[in-house]
Amino acid sequence: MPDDLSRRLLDIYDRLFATYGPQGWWPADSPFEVIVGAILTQNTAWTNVEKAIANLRAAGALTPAGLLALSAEEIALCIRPAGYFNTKAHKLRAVVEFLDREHGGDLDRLFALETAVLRETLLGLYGIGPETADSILLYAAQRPAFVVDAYTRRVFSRLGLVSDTVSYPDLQSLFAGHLPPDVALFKEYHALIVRHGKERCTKRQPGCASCPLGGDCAHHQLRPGV
DNA sequence: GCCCAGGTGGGTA
DNA sequence: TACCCACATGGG
Repeated sequence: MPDDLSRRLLDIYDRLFATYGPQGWWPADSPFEVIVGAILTQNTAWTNVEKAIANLRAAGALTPAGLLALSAEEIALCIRPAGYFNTKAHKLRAVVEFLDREHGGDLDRLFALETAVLRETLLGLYGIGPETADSILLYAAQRPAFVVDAYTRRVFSRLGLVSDTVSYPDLQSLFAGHLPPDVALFKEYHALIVRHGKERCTKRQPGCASCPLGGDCAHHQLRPGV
């Protein structure tokens, strides 16, 4: 029998899904491309990441071997549109060098690790923090890891379910501890939170009747100047 | 011109 | 542990 919080979380999910529909995450052609995209999208708009990925694709660098063949400088040139290009080029190098060194460049071998071990392994790599690790676990390795991001913190703190300074593990536990560990559910829920978080309110508070999660517009962004 | 975007790592108190 | 900052492009 689900507790109150479980019912609340599922109700929020249902409302978001009814409003926005399936989001089709993660937009990528392969698990390796998910990893690349997860690093490139750090604090960066996805539209910019798409341009960088297109450049990497044209350079044949969307496979471990293809990316490993490029220097950090060459990678940086490809991913320039995604911002932080020098930093991210080294992050990508760190991942493929590790994959080559420890698993012969075979992602399936890395993904053969048990989930908790795989998460710690990913977190040990330069450039992979909790959100990126969980994105890889969920969308590339098909593990039930709930992904927490800035939108999740803002939406759920404004709904009054957590503090706006809640830690990553605490916020993740809110979901992991009160939802069935279902990969498809976790994928869609995170994508829907991002979709909703991007929504701009077109009305003054209070009185946002179009919002699926309540009427005060307090949980998503307010359009500047409104 | 200003703010923000699907964070992370390193330095300092 | 808890801040603070650098990292950088592109769209609204």
